[in-house]
Amino acid sequence: MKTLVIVTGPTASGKTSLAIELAQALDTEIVSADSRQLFHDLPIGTAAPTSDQLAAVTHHLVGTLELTDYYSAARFEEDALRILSEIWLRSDYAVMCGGSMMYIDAVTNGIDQLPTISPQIRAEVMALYEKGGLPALHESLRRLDPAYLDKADPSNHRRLIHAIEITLQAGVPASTLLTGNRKQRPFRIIKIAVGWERAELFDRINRRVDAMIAEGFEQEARRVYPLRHLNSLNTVGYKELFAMFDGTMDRETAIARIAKNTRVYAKKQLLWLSKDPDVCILDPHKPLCPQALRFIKENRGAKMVDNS
RNA sequence: GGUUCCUUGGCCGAGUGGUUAGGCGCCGGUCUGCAAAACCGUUUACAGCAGUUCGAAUCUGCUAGGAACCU
Repeated sequence: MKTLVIVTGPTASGKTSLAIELAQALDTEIVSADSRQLFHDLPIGTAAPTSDQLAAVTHHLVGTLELTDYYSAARFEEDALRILSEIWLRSDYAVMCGGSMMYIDAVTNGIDQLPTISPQIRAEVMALYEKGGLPALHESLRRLDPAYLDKADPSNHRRLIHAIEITLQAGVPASTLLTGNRKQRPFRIIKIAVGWERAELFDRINRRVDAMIAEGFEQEARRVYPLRHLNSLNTVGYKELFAMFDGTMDRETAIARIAKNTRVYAKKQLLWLSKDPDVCILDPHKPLCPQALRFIKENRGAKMVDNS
């Protein structure tokens, strides 16, 4: 049976280099599971693998998209599974590396098949929301898919909008398509994360933000500034620098807020991890790769440690 | 020494007698198609003391700390 080794965890925890070591040790390739490193033009702000790192091990799904491209967890599932099957033609292992938890969930558990929304429907529902706000969405769902409305977070316009879009596109209530069923994968999955204590991780984040600035993050953001309204740039770091370019935030504040928002992001990732009982946690103060290899060898799907 | 003014929760900041301001941060959480997204929940203060009042962050007095001006 083939094995998928997933190196995940919060931002700045050292996933990239660990994944490379593992891929080299297992003589295989890396599939990135990072919703922003997917786009090229953003290497600094997304802490993408460096050119040296990319040269050391074959990486997939890094820098392959234009900022204007649409992408989603479902597409990731499809792309990743396809690439994995190719990697497994020549190796028993494949390494996946990234912190986009929903993407990883899509690969490990699958995601329901939903129709792709046409631009017309998308625009139509958006117009409904812009005109009528949340109440209009509620009313629409009450008519189209009351079961969804029943379970939904009534304040989360994004999800409400999407349910309406799906219903209109599919012609059946979204709630009948959102089964939540988990797919059984025909391969072994081992998830690994580095178990930094929160204070240590925050310290690493703060230092990395400074390093990004030193590497030219501002210039990188300046280059894509004209495209700032794209979803691909609705991203920690870029948002704050755009505000600085707009003149609504001074430089010092912008940098401090990048660090702050990165910490918030890391906390959300930590939350996902803490709810996943199958993640193997590595001791950050010992060599990581040997620990990971041991987990893989022992076929451990187990958990341990919590940083609460 | 004298006169006037100021003092709100981790921070900012409303509130001049009678429900919890609010924002930010912190902390916690939701999650099956934009997820580094979107959303939700907590966090209950009025410098201290003594009064007035049915009731005070809001009125009075004193104390402490701070600011401006005067001699």
